[in-house]
Amino acid sequence: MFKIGEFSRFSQVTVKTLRYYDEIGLLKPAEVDPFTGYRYYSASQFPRIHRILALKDLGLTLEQIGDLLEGDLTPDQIRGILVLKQSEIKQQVAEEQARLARVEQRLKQIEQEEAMPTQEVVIKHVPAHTIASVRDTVTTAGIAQLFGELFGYLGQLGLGPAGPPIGIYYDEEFRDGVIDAEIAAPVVGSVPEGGRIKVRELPGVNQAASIIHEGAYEDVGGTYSQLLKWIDANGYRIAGPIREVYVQGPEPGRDPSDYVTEIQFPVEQV
Amino acid sequence: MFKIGEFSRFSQVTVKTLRYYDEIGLLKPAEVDPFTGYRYYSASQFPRIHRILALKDLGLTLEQIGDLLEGDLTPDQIRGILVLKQSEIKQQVAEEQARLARVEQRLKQIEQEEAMPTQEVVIKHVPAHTIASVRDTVTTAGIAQLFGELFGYLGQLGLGPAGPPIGIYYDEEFRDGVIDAEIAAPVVGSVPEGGRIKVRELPGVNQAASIIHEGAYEDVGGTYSQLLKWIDANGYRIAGPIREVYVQGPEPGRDPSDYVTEIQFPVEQV
DNA sequence: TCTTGACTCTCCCCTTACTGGAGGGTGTAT
DNA sequence: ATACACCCTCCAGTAAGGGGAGAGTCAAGA
Repeated sequence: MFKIGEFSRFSQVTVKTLRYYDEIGLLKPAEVDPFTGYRYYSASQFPRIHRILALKDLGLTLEQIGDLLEGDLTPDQIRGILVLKQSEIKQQVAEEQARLARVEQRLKQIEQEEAMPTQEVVIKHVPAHTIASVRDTVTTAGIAQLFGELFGYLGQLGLGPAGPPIGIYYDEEFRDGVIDAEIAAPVVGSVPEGGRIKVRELPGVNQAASIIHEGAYEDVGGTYSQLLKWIDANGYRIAGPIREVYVQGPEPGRDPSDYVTEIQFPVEQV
Repeated sequence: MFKIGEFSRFSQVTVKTLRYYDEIGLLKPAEVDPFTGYRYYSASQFPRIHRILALKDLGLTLEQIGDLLEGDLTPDQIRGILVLKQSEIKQQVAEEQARLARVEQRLKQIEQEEAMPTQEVVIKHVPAHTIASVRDTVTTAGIAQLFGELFGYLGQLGLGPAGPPIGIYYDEEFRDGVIDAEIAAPVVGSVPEGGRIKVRELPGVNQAASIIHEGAYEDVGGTYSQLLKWIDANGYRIAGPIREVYVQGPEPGRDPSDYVTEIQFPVEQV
């Protein structure tokens, strides 16, 4: 019989941990003195703590280890746990490697620019929305008119938007002057269509590389190029029309430097 | 101004998380209604939550993100954090890959044997000990005599061992019949040497592949081969003399099937 | 004006696998 | 008798929130 300290030394497990394993029922001491509460372990418990360590090394949780050691599991269930764990680890590795790439890219960026950029790229999931929208091929100035058309229509119906307006830009290449643009507003419930205004489900995007642009639209170029550089450096590829979310757009009395726009590029891994 | 739900939808961060960030001071709402406690966020806080997400993606802790966003850090400190994080991730990846190899090896083993083996291999660190020991080249039967010699000597001095006895086996190849063996007992304090009994520091082992053998010594072969297979399959190489720790060894009235022996192979990564 | 339903608030407990510490009891050697 | 190492239980805390209870608030329709 070993006192907890000895058993701890031989098994290379801290006393605290042994007490914890006792508490959760993973490894109960062979004997407990009913008067002093002292725990006494037997040498025959040595293999068990050893197995616990080995299974922990595989990344199993203590609960899984407990089940496994109790023999409650068929070999097929054990295989199942391990296969699951295997895919978990693979995913983990892939994730960490992507993270590593991002960190390295960031370091390179710092070296080049001697500072942290103020805007950051995030991969996010964009959920689907019901939108009312108008689409046309217009000049840059025409965009404002599309806005007017859309909000005029919604205003007539007495509807406010259920979220910030969204611009969707379908051009693969920028042609001089004209843009294939769709201006949309999220709506709730059933809204009638009318004239050039269509109502439809805007599909979600699984992976969108997203960056925030602060300030007037004229300065959007730098933000775009930052996003494009990031997409390139992190091994993504553009996979759909670009969206802009006008979180805070033009309104009477608002300074353009206060505008907030989110730029979203649907992407996929190369 | 957005209520927390709207801000949550636009930023893709749960309400719970936003409240938590408020609590820890990472992102305080632009305004809080003093009567109702309602949080109101402004569009200009959008970039900040976006940056938080981006930095979280790099694996930074919320505390580091907070420091970073407060501008409390010089560019050099930021670089430091990132470099540190980089090496952390690299280590992580390496660890996970080793774990993956272990899981895969385990799966292969299950496929071959249709069952979980009852003994498991663990890589552990073995700390240094002060030992009294006797070393000689003997036959298998001579081992018992070395035990007798060592414990006879310690008994004379009125000393009990400070832990289970250890056997150290120096042969690289097994030669027929004779073994270069050292039998040792951990001791505390200063113990005099005498006759063939030496007292010295047994160095620790950084990485020892360890397995538990239960039962009589005659059956130790299978356990040895399991350990050797594991070492091979997991990309290690033997790097020193083998040790056996007699956690529970022969004693009057004890059945050999109750013996517990830990076998330790010092190893290094290939 | 009232009601309904959606939204928000705070507060508390839960998660994993432990670690640290306070306060108090036990065992053994001198 | 006393020192000292060892052991006990209980409480609090970790990172980053999630779940839910119970109560208050907001906006729209009747």
